Amino acid sequence: MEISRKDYEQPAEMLKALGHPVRLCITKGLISKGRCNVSYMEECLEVSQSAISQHLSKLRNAGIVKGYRTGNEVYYEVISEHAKKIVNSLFEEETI
Amino acid sequence: MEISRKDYEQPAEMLKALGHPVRLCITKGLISKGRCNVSYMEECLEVSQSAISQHLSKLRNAGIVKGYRTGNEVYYEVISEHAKKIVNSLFEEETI
DNA sequence: TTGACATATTACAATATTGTAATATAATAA
DNA sequence: TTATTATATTACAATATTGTAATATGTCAA
Repeated sequence: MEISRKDYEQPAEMLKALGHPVRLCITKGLISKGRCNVSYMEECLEVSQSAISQHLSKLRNAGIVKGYRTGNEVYYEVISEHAKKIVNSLFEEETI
Repeated sequence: MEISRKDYEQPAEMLKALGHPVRLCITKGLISKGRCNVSYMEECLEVSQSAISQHLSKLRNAGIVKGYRTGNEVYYEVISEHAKKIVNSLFEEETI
């Protein structure tokens, strides 16, 4: 099967979405903890509410995370297996 | 070992470098073929010489590729194991 | 030397991304 | 209802990325 130019656009978009320290941190955190609400991310990362929300929006658009509302909080989790693999491989412990 | 905010900057930079269709394509091509010179990439991707060269510069700065001059050609290859893992995991055949 | 080829760099305009501040929406409590 | 808390969206200025065109550098052959 030939890979065409367009086949690189989706994967590139995912990498681009992960390619920001705050979004990578959010994603890694969600992978470790399973799920997490927005206020927690705010405190944890010391980034403004609006900024966090906009980063989450990019992660959502790239198909990396999904949010579930519970009461007046929204819990996010990582839904992309590719993203999980990528992030895990970047932060794997170096087992000698 | 605590992971601090700064620990996300380097990995994020690598992902960002890979997060462009042309650079992802170059990187995947180099992984498949082992090595390749710039003119070949130009023809293959139908992207201008200058653009290819600037993309290669970003990949170099991110520590993803390295170039070796041979005569008047420069051959590139992927030197980052992380990048190899990431790209391979994105394009793995779905073995059912 | 000069010319041709391969690659890199620079300059710059167009576009995209980022963060902050302000505002909007949604759910709940009083 | 109104107030409060949690999250999302919008507007906008600052900055970064992109591609094209032009120029520079490096290597080889004549």
